[in-house]
Amino acid sequence: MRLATWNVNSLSIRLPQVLDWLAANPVEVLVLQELKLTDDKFPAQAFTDAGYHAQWHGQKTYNGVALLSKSPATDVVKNIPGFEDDHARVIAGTVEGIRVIGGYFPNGQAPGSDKFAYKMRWLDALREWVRGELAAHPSLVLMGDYNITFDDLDVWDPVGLRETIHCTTEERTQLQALIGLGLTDSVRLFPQPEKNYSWWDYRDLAFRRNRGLRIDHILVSEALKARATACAVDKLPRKNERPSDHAPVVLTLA
DNA sequence: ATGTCAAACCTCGTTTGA
Repeated sequence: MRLATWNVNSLSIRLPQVLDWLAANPVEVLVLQELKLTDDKFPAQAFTDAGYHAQWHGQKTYNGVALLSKSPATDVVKNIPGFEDDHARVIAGTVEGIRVIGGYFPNGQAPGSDKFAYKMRWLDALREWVRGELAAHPSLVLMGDYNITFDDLDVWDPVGLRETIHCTTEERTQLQALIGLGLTDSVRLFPQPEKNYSWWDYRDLAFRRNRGLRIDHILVSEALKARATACAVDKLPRKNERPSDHAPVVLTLA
């Protein structure tokens, strides 16, 4: 089975591309980020017609996440339990025995900013919640737009971007703390192209020049790591007209 | 050196966030 994550940067704008992508890539699970729509505007019927069950957690203008699955999701959770948050950033559900957590991690704007402090608090809360989820669900995947690079391999200009947002030691320490729970970066389990990124700024012809970052990740528990047979970024949708700035990442399980 | 996109609204330009 295949599971995927994609930050669509407005589902209203990107719905046709998501439906086209699902038709070409009929993954069992797809989590979406940055829906940028309220719950009443979610295109549930379009996904039903495409053969997907949907769970969603949206808000006006910003953020918003969804969980699409061929089999229905159970035990659905929206946002991090016990963590007060104005933003719709997390959706979780159990699909075919796998605990699926989709997240749109805070951007953080700049080190030292209020938004950076919020990012750190949010990551603390996420980690403690995921720790419990892992204990309850050995087969678990945590995927989405993390807005954090693991290391310089994930950065097109590691010198120029040293200690800037997405690349700071503080953020990377948080990411390693998630790994420390017993999770593994699926992409790095398999050989990858050089300069393998998942996001490219809309400006400066960044995609054409491959000036990107790998900030969209699929982390798997030990039980799922044992089942993983492939994981890759699908750059094709980034070549669409009016693309999202992010490309999907797809994990294949035996 | 510069080069974008999407949404909201005191709405057809400007601001905010990414």
